[in-house]
Amino acid sequence: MVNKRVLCVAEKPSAARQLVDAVCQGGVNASRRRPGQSQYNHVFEFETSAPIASISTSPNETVTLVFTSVTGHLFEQDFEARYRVWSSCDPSVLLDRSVSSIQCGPPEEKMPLVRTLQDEARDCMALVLWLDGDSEGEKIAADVASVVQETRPNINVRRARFSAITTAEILHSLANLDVLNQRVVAMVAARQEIDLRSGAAFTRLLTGRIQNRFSDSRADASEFKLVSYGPCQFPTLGLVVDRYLTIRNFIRVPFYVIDLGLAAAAPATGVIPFTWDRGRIFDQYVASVLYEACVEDAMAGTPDDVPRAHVTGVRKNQRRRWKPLPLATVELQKEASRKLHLSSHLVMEIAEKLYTSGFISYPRTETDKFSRAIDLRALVAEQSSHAQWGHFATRLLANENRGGHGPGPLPEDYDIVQFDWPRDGPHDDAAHPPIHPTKVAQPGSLSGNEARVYEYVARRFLASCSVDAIGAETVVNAKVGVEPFTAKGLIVEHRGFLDVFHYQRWADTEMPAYRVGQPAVVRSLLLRESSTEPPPLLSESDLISLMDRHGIGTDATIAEHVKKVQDRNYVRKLPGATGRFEPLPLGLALVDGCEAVEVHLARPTERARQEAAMKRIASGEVAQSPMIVDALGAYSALY
DNA sequence: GCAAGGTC
Repeated sequence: MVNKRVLCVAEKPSAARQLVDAVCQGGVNASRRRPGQSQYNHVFEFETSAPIASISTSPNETVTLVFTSVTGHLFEQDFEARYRVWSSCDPSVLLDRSVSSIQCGPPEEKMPLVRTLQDEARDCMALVLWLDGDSEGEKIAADVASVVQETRPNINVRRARFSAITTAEILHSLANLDVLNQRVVAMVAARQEIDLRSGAAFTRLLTGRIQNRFSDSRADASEFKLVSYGPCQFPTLGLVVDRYLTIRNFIRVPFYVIDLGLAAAAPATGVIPFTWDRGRIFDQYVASVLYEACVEDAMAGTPDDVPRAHVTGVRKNQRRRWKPLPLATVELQKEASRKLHLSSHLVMEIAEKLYTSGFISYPRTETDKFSRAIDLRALVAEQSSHAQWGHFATRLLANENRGGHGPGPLPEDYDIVQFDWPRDGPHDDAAHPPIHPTKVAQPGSLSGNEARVYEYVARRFLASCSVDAIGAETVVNAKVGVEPFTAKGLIVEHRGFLDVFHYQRWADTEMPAYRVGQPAVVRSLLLRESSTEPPPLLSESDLISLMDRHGIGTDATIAEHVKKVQDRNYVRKLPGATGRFEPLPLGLALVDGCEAVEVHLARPTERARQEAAMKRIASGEVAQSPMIVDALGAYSALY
């Protein structure tokens, strides 16, 4: 008797491989592998006797699993042919569902995948959809199902749900197969349609208007400039403009502070700067009265005309500098910009290349905690032969931290480089581990920015597997008359992760041994006028943080939006290491123009508002069709 | 020539 065959489809080739590794006895190498119609998506076949919900009918029944994958979305949507030509209609027609229709199906380049799915489904009695656990994955799953059902209308279609690709989790998932969540599918379809219709309508409108406006001076067709609207582009532009306007409209307010310099206690020499506990005083008169009292008090009762302050407190605190969290995509983008001065778009290109050549794990992940199932020591051991940080990795493996978390006394051996399980961050996308090195790259095997990004990933990983840095802070309080001042010093006692993670500095600031009750000689006492300062223009890492916070784009797309607003000449990155973003005249005009007519499309909160409306489809509060009509109606009103 | 979302 021939085994039942079950077609299993993952979102990407790497996921298919991992899934096979988890379920197939003997791992992926024990499976039968053959090429598919598309060059990247192989087919893996193997037998299993694991129970499969609604498929295996007797205990220990052997079933053949046929695993393959797609590459992200299988379908794309576009307007029916007659509306694809820009001059074919007034763009507002694109917002009207009753006039223009949208087609959804596989684009030409996905046809090999479609053929593989249909070929493989021919002798399978069931289809199990192993796509990622997010809403986009649900939509891709539905599209895969529809392709397979075209040739196999009666095939048993099931959805696998899993929170990590481990053997236990995947076996559990096989035994508890679910069905597709059509509401989530409908939500994603709605997002796609609303984004396409609004994007196309407003892009055609804006491009046409602005072209006309400048047609006399820019007759040359090569001068063609696309002026696009997108529900992520505009809020991204809005963030840059917001900060620019905050700076432009900033009103500086003068304030006053008293700076105190005390002679260091013997045997140390020099002057120690103290800051005034009152902070800023905005009233000049009050500040000068306080200052004069201070000067008078400093001189009061001094036998030798030397001004003095009194040390009122000396206390020591333990300070801890936490080791970095495991690395997720958005954090990699921010760090690459801050520490390596690479744009987020470039770092994603590089990370993708490092991933496909096997040096690092999958680079698009939200997860910042390691599963307890992963063998971190093996990954550390892989780095131990590295010429630069191999020694650190070796020492990590030789010792292990036992306690030493939280406040309180440190264990005796804390000073030793030692392995310590990484901290758990708050995010988990249930599909991918944090970004980590998978294979050691000796110096010379990678070059330029690839080498720099790899080095960051490797050092960050080793840092996350070592211990926090510990410092001893000394806080000295002093009074001149009744006015309190404070100075702080710090000695780094245990460098911990800092030894391998040289992107972060924690420097000593010496503090001489003052004693309570002791007078100290005042070397300087000055009333200084200063003023409040506007914040700086946004850096790329600031912009990414804000986009992340406002839900503009995803970890996989944030970098593209940042690039797009530059490519469109809406904003530019100023030269310099921090590369701050400044709106260009076109970008400023777009935002000003929108706001002037009460169109809020460039507000940073707009994307989150739109997505919240779409989520009502997934939760069942509204049906898809009225929601889309509603959203498009709102766009039509703005149009 | 338009969007954003996947991924190679």
